[in-house]
Amino acid sequence: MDRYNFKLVEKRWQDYWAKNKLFNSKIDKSKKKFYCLEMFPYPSGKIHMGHVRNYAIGDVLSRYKSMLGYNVLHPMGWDSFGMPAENAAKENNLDPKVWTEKNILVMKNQLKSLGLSIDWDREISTCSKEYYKHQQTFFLELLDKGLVYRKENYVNWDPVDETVLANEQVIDGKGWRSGAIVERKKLNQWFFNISKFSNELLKGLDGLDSWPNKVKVMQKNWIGKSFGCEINFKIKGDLDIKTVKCFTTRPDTLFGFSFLAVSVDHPISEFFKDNPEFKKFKKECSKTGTTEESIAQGEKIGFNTNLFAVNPFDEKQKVPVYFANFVLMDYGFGAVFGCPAHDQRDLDFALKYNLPIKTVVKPIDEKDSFKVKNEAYTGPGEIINSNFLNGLKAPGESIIKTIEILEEKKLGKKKINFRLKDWGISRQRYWGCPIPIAYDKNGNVIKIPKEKLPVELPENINLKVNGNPLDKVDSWKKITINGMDCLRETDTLDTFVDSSWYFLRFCSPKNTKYGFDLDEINYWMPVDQYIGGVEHAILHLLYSRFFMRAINYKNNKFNIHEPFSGLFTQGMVCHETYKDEANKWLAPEEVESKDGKNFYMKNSPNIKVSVGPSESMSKSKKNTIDPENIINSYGADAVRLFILSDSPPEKDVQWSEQGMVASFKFIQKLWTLHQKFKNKIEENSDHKDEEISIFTNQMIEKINYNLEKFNYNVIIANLYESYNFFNQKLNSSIEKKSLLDNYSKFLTIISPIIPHFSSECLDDLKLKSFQKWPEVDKNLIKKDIIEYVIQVNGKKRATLKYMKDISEETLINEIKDNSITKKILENKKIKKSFFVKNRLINILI
RNA sequence: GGGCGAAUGGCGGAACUGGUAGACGCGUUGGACUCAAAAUCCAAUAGUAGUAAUACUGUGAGAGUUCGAUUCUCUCUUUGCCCA
Repeated sequence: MDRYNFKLVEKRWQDYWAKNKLFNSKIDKSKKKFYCLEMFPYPSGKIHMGHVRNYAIGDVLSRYKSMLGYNVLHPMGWDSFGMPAENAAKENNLDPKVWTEKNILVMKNQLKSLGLSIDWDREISTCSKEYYKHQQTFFLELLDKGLVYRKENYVNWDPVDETVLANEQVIDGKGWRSGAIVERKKLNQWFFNISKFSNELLKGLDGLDSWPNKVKVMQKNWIGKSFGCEINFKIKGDLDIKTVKCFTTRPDTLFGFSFLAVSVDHPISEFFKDNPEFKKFKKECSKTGTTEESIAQGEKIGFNTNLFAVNPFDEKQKVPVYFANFVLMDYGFGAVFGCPAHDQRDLDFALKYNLPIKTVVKPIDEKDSFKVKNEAYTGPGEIINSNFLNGLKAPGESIIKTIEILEEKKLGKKKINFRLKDWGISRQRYWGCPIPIAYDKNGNVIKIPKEKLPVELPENINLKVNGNPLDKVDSWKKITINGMDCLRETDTLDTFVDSSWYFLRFCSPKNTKYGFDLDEINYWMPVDQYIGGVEHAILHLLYSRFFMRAINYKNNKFNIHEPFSGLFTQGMVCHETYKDEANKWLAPEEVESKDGKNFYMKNSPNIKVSVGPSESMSKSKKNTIDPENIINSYGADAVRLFILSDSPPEKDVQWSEQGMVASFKFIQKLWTLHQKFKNKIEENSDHKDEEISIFTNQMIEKINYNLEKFNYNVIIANLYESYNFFNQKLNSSIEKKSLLDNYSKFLTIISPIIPHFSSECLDDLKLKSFQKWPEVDKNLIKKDIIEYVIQVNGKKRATLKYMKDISEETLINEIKDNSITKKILENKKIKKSFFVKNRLINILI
């Protein structure tokens, strides 16, 4: 018997699918649509195991839905603008475009070798002018609608990459890519007014029932709606400042007021701009990053203005006003009132500058003499030492009451505040979408006329310059608009803009007139199932949700608000890490082990290797496995099978060579089983064996359930079970038709996971592949005989087979009668019994 | 510090709305085939006691609700992720 030759088989079917355009999709209003989308890859060079897992999950779903009769859209493209291309191009002296296109070609072939059911005719690439042309149109539309604006702003500046980073790209005060310590720098930047949609983006989360709760919580926290009030503090001092406005969520602690802190960029800083001491202080502040995290961790420093703020509840109380590094201009009004007893940050500051600490909230079970010392009390409790606020329950009642009083006295008013800041989209980089803007001699913003779009990137330019390469290309920068000499904007758009609407583009990728075709959108959108890594839980997903609303803002092009109605976040692929004696990382190929415990270097077996914990595959730790090698050695089906088999898709999976081999062997076993089936089908037998039909139908029902729940690892266990069953069953004789019937159903339900193998076997039986998903014959899975669980005092004592639907009384009599269970109830009085129909009985004696 | 989740054999992991804990795979052990090995096939595999039937213990720890808890509630421990 021949061994299964995956190389031949997989190639044959991939060619067949491509030639017959089996996965191409077009609008068919007679069918329900299903838009399945996996996050598109960055063309970094080759695919990695994370891609394999991501796309295997999506492919199983797409193939399953399509066999259920849905009109499936399953496209793929490339997130092809970004820094790696620019960096690689710099190093190797080539054009980022050349580098990117080469990578796309390689990766496309790798993806094809996985046998994915993708409509490649819809392929898009964000760095192509056919794509970014429309993005520039959107930019100008958003500008017209007032959703894009320009302002001078502090940015997180990465001194190594020489670029601006979004807050979320700053991790532990360092650039997410370069690892350099981030500085603050003031630059003119373009912004998307995402904060305008704060409330809508927050409310929209409620409707996303098929999103993981975890992601919704993260977005909710990110948007950060807080309820509080704004207060106008009267200012006393030598300078011409009457009031300072500030936002607070805890007005109820106003009697604990001990200082007022303002940002160094607050309008009152104008009075200090020539003060050398203040300049020095401001410079010191710029060393602290702009993230909330770096502010919370960093040392709190202040600069005394010699001004005083008046407590609105106690005109006699005057407290010092400080500039402080922990107050940012773009949150609230760039001013906070300090209540050291009930805010750790304020307490740190007060302790440092010897400011009074007055406790105004006590825990419920504490005495009125409760005093805060080195740790701020931020928990719930009761207001004390606060005149007319005393006794109120904090924080709920006390905050509402305080705001009422402040409003009554016209000292402040209720306010909702959001943490979400506007999205800075300017990047000082070459390899990105050019911003379709120019400036006239006076620096006025001039839009590039729509007929002049796209603004194309100049090619073959010198990238080895400091700062933004585009800024140095005079021939490109200079432009005449309506007879006026202008200079182009040389910043490019954040690549998150590219990925904020690509799912729309997939619906009509070839449309030249506009970014999308409305009919296509109305049919295909929203994405029914979006699949990708949880690392995009906030940024990409929030930006995409914003972009849908922004495009639709004011003109209501479509009725869809949310781009992704379903979201699935898959776990990472992990592998053990290895180090040699010099503590240098080793790749798995450089290491071997005979017993699975002790590891040695392959080319020098005397050197012991230390094994580290399993971590997500990364080049820096060298613990990667190259999918291409694996596909070549074991085949695409085996890889798909393994990557889905060992763990639930939402959890991390541990790469295991043994597991990979087991999956490979399983396909070989299935091939042997197939030969057995074939021979059996040739035999003439009249023996009707219902068991095989019952089993198959029960299995289909289980698999249906597990498919809907993304329990793909359990499905594979079900398939192994089926194999075991069939393998046993084939030793006895079975009637031909029933055998063929059940076996072809089995081949059909394995096809989403191992499509090449399934197609080959079906074809071998002269059957068509990708038939309809088999329906469950309910009559067959009805059980007439039930295995009843017999419990005594809550403990299982036996299982007995009896007819379905028998009564409790009958069952008890049967137990008394049965030779096995007889002794249990002999000479015993039954106190009580609990009976679960067709399942179990618990007898108390 | 706050929020959300997780903890089940040697390992990865199953277990429907509370109802037979450990499906399935890996590993291990034994056996068959073979001159031998690989491959393949068969069997066993939570722990303890026992030749065995069987009994007892057992889902991170402790309590609670219940006829019955891996599943629900509370406290704790460890751990992961996100935010600060």
